[in-house]
Amino acid sequence: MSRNDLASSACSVARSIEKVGDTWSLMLLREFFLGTRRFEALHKNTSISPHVLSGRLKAMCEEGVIEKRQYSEHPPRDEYVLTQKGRDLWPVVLALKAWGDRWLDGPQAVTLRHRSCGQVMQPVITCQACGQAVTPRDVVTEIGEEFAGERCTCRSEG
Amino acid sequence: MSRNDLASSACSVARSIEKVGDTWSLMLLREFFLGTRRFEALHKNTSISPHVLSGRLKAMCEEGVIEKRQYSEHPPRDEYVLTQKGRDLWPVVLALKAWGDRWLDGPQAVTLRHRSCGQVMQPVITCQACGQAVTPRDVVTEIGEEFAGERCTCRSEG
DNA sequence: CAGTATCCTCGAGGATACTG
DNA sequence: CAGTATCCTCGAGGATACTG
Repeated sequence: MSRNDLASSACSVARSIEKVGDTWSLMLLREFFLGTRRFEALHKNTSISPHVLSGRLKAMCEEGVIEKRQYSEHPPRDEYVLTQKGRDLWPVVLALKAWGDRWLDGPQAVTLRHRSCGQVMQPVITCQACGQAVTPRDVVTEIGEEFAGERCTCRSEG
Repeated sequence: MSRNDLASSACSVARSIEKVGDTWSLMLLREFFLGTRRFEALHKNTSISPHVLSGRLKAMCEEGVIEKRQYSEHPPRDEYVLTQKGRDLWPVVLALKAWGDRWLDGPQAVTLRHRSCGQVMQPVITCQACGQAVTPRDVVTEIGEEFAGERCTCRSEG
């Protein structure tokens, strides 16, 4: 399988990975959520080479995750801002941050403070229906019958 | 910058990306959360070639995200299961799924049902401190003073 | 500044065969 | 089954110079 084949997968996780599950897209998403908008700043903060950065921004525009916005007419200058589709990727970046903070050594340069309650924010996943906190064990994974046949489910008990 | 340089980044998002932010690790995490444990099944369900799969499993073991567990003595057979460190990556996979379900076309093969309330689960991010739902706009990003100087923050107003 | 143009490297990953 | 061994391709990305 090559990366591109993921686009046609029945699994929405795989399709998401194909769109934004690469190193540079994730790094750029982090930057956008930190408020960075301009080419030079994106280049400096991520160390992505101009060539690669240019291509990645173009791809993310085509996917509708970001859009160009002109902020100067003379000379014409564009910056890049997240769309709603892009802002909806916040949980992905946030989850990566929370995991790194907990499990990986190193400085924690960024702290998130919840504006309304004033506390440092730690994300908790809850169920939209009932409001309870949810862990993997609290959830039943239901695979549509039309897809179950495609999957190899061999496994031991326990 | 190359991918490996991310490991020494001051940003825990970058460090997480270096560890698990590649296509095949994310695909394998999806499989593990679906309950797949054995080499052959991982191979069939992800289409990752045996060579690459072998290397990736080894790397994930070294990072402590999964561990080998012997399930048969004659012949000796191993399967791979998530550690706590690995299970803590659930929010990442879940966030990718939720985003794909909302924004990408295609079948939604998997449904998550919250065991205790019986409803189909949609994840909501809440603040651990106060319990309120949180969006990017509700959060203030505080960059440690010792890191602020490293960042290029040029931007327009508004 | 915000990019484009060129050239090149190199290693991840694909394909296939093989083994205890 | 659960991998290892080999060989090869190819394109992502690095480096650098250039431009409106």
